[in-house]
Amino acid sequence: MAECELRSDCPINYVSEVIGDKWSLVILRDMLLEGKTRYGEFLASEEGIATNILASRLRMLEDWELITRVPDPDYPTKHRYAITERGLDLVPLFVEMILWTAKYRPIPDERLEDVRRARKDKDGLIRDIRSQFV
Amino acid sequence: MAECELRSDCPINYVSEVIGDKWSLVILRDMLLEGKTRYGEFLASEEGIATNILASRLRMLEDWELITRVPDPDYPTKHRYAITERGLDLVPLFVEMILWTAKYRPIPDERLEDVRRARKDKDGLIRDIRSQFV
DNA sequence: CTGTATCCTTAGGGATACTG
DNA sequence: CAGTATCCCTAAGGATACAG
Repeated sequence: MAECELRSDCPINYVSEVIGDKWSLVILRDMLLEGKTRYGEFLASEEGIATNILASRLRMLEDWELITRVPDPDYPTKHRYAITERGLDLVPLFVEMILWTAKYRPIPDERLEDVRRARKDKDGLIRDIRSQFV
Repeated sequence: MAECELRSDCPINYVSEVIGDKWSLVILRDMLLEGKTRYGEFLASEEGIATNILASRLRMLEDWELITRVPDPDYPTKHRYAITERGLDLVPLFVEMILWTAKYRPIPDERLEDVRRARKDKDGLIRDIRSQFV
């Protein structure tokens, strides 16, 4: 794993170094919340990531063992990206992010149900999201 | 507030745009977890932020209304930085970050008690951290 | 469709000197 | 002490073309 030259041993700093950039979070969101698994799907996200950046970030996320490349069940010559256990453990973080934003900004319709659920039954929501990947 | 040209309305993307960089999280950690309030204190953190970057990030965090400049209680000509309510609402996120890291890496002694507490009584820990700033 | 490669511009950021 | 200002370099990243 990419464990090279961290700025410090602080756990917050660690998170910052692993997902503290302007694209990793968006890619992970696509996987965890949108169920995306393929390069083209990530590329199509409305934030508009460039192809070279996407490739670079996918490799970084793989290095950090948050995602992994798996053979494509449909096309034997191709592959897809899958979330790892380590990546799945970020779900509570994502839920808190959604709740934080929801407190201060209007939330798009696709996420409204998540917000409602998170407020009522946070652990249940986390479990449900996780369960989609087992 | 800095609400300019977001890449999308997605709540995850919003968090990414607000604190998704390599320094904001570290500065907020210094305030929330270390109780730092002054420029020189942030500058002294072991991650070694440069003076120009620190000044720039403090201004950004102010723009996002996560922190605010307040008159220094000790020296009337000077000031300090204080966390806002909006910033305080990030505490649950910080707790999840610590828990996530703790699952995969050794945690420095200063944070061990936080991890223990978070596992046992997450809401209590969040309340305790918040209560230091009222 | 899944990427690489290249070009080019801007932003990030380290080092250091300087100011009120 | 609390920043600004400057210099300079590297990394980030957008655009686009190309390849398997």
